[in-house]
Amino acid sequence: MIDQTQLKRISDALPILQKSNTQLIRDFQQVAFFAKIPAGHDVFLEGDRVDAIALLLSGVVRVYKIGETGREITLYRFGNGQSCILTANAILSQKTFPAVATVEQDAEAVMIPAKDFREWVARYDVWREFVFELLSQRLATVMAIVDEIAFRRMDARLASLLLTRSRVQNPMRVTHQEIAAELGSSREVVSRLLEDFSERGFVRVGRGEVEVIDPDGLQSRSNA
Amino acid sequence: MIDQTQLKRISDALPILQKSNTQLIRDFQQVAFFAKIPAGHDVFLEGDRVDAIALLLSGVVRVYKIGETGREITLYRFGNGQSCILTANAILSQKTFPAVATVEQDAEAVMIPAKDFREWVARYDVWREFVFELLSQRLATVMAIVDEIAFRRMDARLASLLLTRSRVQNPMRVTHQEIAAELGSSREVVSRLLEDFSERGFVRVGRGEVEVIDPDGLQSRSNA
DNA sequence: ATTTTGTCGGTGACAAAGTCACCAAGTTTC
DNA sequence: GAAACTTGGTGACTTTGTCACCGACAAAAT
Repeated sequence: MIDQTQLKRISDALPILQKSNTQLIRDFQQVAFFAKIPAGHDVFLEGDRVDAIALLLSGVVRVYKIGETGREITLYRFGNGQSCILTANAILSQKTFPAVATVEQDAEAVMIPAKDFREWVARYDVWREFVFELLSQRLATVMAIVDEIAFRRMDARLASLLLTRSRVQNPMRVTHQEIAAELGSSREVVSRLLEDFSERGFVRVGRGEVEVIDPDGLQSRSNA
Repeated sequence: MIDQTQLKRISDALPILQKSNTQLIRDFQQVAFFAKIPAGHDVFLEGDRVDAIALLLSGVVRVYKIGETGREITLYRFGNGQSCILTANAILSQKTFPAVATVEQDAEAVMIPAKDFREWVARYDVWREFVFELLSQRLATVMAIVDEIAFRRMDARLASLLLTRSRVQNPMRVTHQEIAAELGSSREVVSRLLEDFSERGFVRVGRGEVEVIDPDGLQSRSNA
């Protein structure tokens, strides 16, 4: 149950509600509920049965696969106003959740029970569009990942990752282990590649920190 | 344009039409058209703009990615009554086709122009369900592939593949190259693994042919 | 301030997988 | 029957993942 003051805040974060008609908004207020999830908390584990879908108001969730050896690979992240479409998928096809989702940055979310979610998909155009859009985006990103891991070399992928991250935060705070989990590789491999990049003067590395100092060098690696 | 005799045949192959109301069927007859596509023909290439979606009546289409070195990996196949959801995805999100689709066995298909397809998704529940279902299935299979290539070893994956295929056709007609394209590996690797399997008495290999003779042996490999 | 504990990263040896170059044996075509 | 193509075998090498182990640094406890 969502009251009017909450609704205001939620509306600001969820563009989809602004496009909704009054009927959907009323339904929303009735069944949705508010939740805070602290960083480090797992939202779903592989094989979980899903009974509600979360729309994120703030924070970031990482969705990843984990192998038997403990190696991880990130499938995608979602944040503001987005939702974990895998949840939706699991709900609609009555399957269990096929990956792990963890909160990276403290998240606030609106939860909608599976049953209502399913009804809304049938009843409201806006809602259906929203789900479609997400499903479609995720299929695209996951296919892109298949392409990456099947065909691109690790040094190229690492170079790409460093370039992308460096545009957000340059001496970036990240451990080798975290990078490995991002790429589906192992810490040792990432360490060796970073050492190589460092010797070539592409980056400067410190404990829990990487700084890109030659973007062009990395760029040419990422194209190789 | 589809006439009544054709419609009969098409209905038999497409369960979705049997569930459709008369309005959708009328629309279908108006805009759909019939096509035969011979084996070996590429339906879409990576980057193609999509202007129609195909529903398969017969035959099999393989959808795969191809890397710079020419290595391939199969994403999925579809046959009778199914459709290439990537096409749908490309249509709905106005993107280009992100892979290659080739006809493996002579195919007959009903084509529906992109414009009409998009309208139907909005207008007809059955149609939307159909598309949703496919999108959802594909996302699941592609995620399973990420898991495979990121974490499972090649010998285990090859063993699984051989087991699955052998249930359909036992001395199976397939070249090492084709197996490699299935798994996203290279011919040499597949050849070496098959040689190893052969020495252990799991399979018997001949030119363009593989016969599984110890399913249990392969099974234990596939679990490793 | 020193010890303890845990995190982070470096190293060498090895195994698995992909690449390259080249060759040999079958098969098809002319 | 020769030529061209397809299929697969081989060795050398590179890249990537795994394992075991160690040292450096940082935060917490004493």
